[in-house]
Amino acid sequence: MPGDITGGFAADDTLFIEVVLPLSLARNYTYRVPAFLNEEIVAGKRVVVQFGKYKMYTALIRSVSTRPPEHYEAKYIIDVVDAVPVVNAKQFAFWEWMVRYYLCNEGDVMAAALPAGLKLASETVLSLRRTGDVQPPLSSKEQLVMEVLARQQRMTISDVIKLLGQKTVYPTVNALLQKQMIDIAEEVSEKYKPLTRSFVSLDDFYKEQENLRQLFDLLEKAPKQLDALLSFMKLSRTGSPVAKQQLLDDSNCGPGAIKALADKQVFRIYKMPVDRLNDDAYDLLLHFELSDAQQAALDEVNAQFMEKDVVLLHGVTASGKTQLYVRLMEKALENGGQILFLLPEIALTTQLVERLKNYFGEKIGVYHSKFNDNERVEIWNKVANGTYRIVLGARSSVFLPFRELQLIVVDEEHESSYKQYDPAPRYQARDAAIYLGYLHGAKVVLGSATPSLESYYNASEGKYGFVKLTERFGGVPLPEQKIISIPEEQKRKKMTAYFSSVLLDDITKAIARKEQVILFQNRRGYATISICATCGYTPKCIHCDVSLTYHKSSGKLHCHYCGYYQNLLNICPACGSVHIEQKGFGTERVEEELQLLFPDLRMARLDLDSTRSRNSLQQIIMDFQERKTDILIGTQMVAKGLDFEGVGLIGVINADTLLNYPEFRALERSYQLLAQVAGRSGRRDKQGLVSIQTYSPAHRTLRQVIENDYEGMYADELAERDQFGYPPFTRLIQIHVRHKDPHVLTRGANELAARLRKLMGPRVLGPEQPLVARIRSYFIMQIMIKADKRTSISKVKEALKDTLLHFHADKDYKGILTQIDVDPY
DNA sequence: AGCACGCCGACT
DNA sequence: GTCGGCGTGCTC
Repeated sequence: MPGDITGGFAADDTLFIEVVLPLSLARNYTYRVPAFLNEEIVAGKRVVVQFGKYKMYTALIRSVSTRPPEHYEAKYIIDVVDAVPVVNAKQFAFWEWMVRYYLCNEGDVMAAALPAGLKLASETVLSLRRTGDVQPPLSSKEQLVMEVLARQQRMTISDVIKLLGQKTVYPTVNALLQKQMIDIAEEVSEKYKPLTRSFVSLDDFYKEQENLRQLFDLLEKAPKQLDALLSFMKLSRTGSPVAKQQLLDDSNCGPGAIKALADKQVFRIYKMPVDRLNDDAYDLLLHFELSDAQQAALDEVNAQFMEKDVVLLHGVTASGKTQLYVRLMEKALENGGQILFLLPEIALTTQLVERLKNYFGEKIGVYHSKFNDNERVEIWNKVANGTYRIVLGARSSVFLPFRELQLIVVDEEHESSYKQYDPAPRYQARDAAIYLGYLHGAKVVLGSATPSLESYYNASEGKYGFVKLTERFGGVPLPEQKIISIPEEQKRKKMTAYFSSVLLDDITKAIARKEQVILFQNRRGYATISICATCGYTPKCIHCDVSLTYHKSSGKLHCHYCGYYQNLLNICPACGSVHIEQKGFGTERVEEELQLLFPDLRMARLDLDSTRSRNSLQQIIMDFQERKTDILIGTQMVAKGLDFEGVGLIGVINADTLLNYPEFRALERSYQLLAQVAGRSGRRDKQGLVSIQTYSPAHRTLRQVIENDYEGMYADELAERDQFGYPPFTRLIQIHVRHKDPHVLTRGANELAARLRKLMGPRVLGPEQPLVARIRSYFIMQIMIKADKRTSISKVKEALKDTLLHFHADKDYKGILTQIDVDPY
């Protein structure tokens, strides 16, 4: 295995290293090591290499050999960045698995795995060359660049692109280079910069009691300085270094007093790197006893771990799975292992994280996409050096440099956000975590109130252990759930906008009881589409095959796929009519209509649009928690991992958009989502209420939701999957085929499908048009491979890789782009 | 990814 | 004619 093995080579050997570049390249590249760097070469360290004509990248040493490449001259590496490897052998093994399983490149994995702060790329920097010679004639663009350069000394290529407002700037830059007006250089800079703060310490001289006493006498006439000294003495008693800022906050002295003491050689001021991460001291606050049911479940999990590496914990909402996790984590900690606790992205900003942080103190680190680059590097380092024994993280935390994982918890394992769709590696973090657990010899718990069909199936087949926790912790009653028939209400003329009289009544009562309300609407934006009442025209995105959505906050029509937006139409461009209507509705519209009905209530929205920034999500949640908001209107996000004490009613505005989604998992997802939403209501002593509005009140899945009949849903769905050949009875591999010209695309996709069919027969389906047939000016078709249990999936993958290789080499189909998505759900 | 090379349309 | 646009291929 490649890894931490140094040596094995003679000192005067010429070393060649295979490196991974953080780019989507089909293979790794070989570089040559200058002899003076030989001793520093270890797999997993970063090196700086030139790749292509100018560009420098950080590459990772993958393996070392003494054999020169046969068909080309290897370039020399420029430098070795690290003193110790940043990627360990287990990580490389994990990457290799990802490459094999998800049919991606190692560079894709590297790009996803390393925090941006550890991936350096060079920038081409232009600078003036001072020659003083006669100026050669310059084009207007060249002049423009020279003028700016004269003013600000240096420019990067992207500065030039911005300045000239065009993409092709190399001709201009090269011309200036030729005319000897400028120099260019590639600059690689370490992006990660430790944060430093000033600290204060006492000079050794005053560590003698006698000297110190004299000092106090001496400062009699300088009360500010005396104050500073006294504060310092007090702060330093804790034994930790005293920050200058801390001293300023704690005493009444100004910076002048500290400087005066420093000048007198009493204080020493020094800079030291500090943590960016929240380093407040945590108390061990959370002490708890497990209920009998929890204790029994815990014992059962431990018993199952004797035989199985993976256990599915099916615990109804509010059954206290978290306490079970905590016990399991404590045990793993005692054994000296590390723990990975995976959560869906959204759940990471909530109370669970705070509670665990309180409980485990500074052994715990949190990792998700809203941390900045520097913070992520610090977490990476703390996982590598073992400071963090527990990591609470979103899907990308499977890439952290764990040394000895002993336990992996995948909470809410059914969550679709564990799947990364774009870009490659298109991986399922839950599945990847299971392999990661295998590599480390760690145990894996999958927890959910509504397990994914696959996991439940694996458990029932005996592949995973299975433990069920049916009792709600503390005897919290299940909410009352009811279905409201929209057609029925319409018949009786009892619908006001999107709200039935029943739901409005429920809201009024809940508010009267001083409870809060959550309304769930599975769509963001204000109105789904604008439609011309005269001719039926709807404005569409110019790059994608979708209707634009009106967003009230911006007052514009937006495309959810590419971000394109345009002004609202007043006049129909097709027929000139001014009768433009807004059809369909989203969270914004629900909020507005509801505000009209309840002008006194305070409302907030929780969706992707209202939570783009790092803190807004937390702010909205906090406000709701502190009851500054009465009604929270949200998309899927409200269903996930949020616990609110005060919520008495959860309303689902329209369940049909979920049920009718054209995908084989629609009903499973609907059940999970609605059950999860219901779980948000009624904590502690109160029974909550869930009201679901729908056009199809007799739908079997809705029945199953209100009867809490997970097993019934499982049985029905499993039968359908069996009948139509879907997972878990088959494995799916989806191939996305893209081209700007729809005809070229159709021809190419048909040919590719035909070639695959020649190898795999009827397992190959399509090509067909996806729901959205064009995104970002590219037309899309997809081909699906459905491999049943008897088919060797690795052979299918081999054949697929091979076929694609030949297909792309074929001149007739050049320019056609393909993507592979293994387990695309 | 990002850069060079080569082919094609629009403007001096 | 040439400049600048874009498509295609290669990078150890």
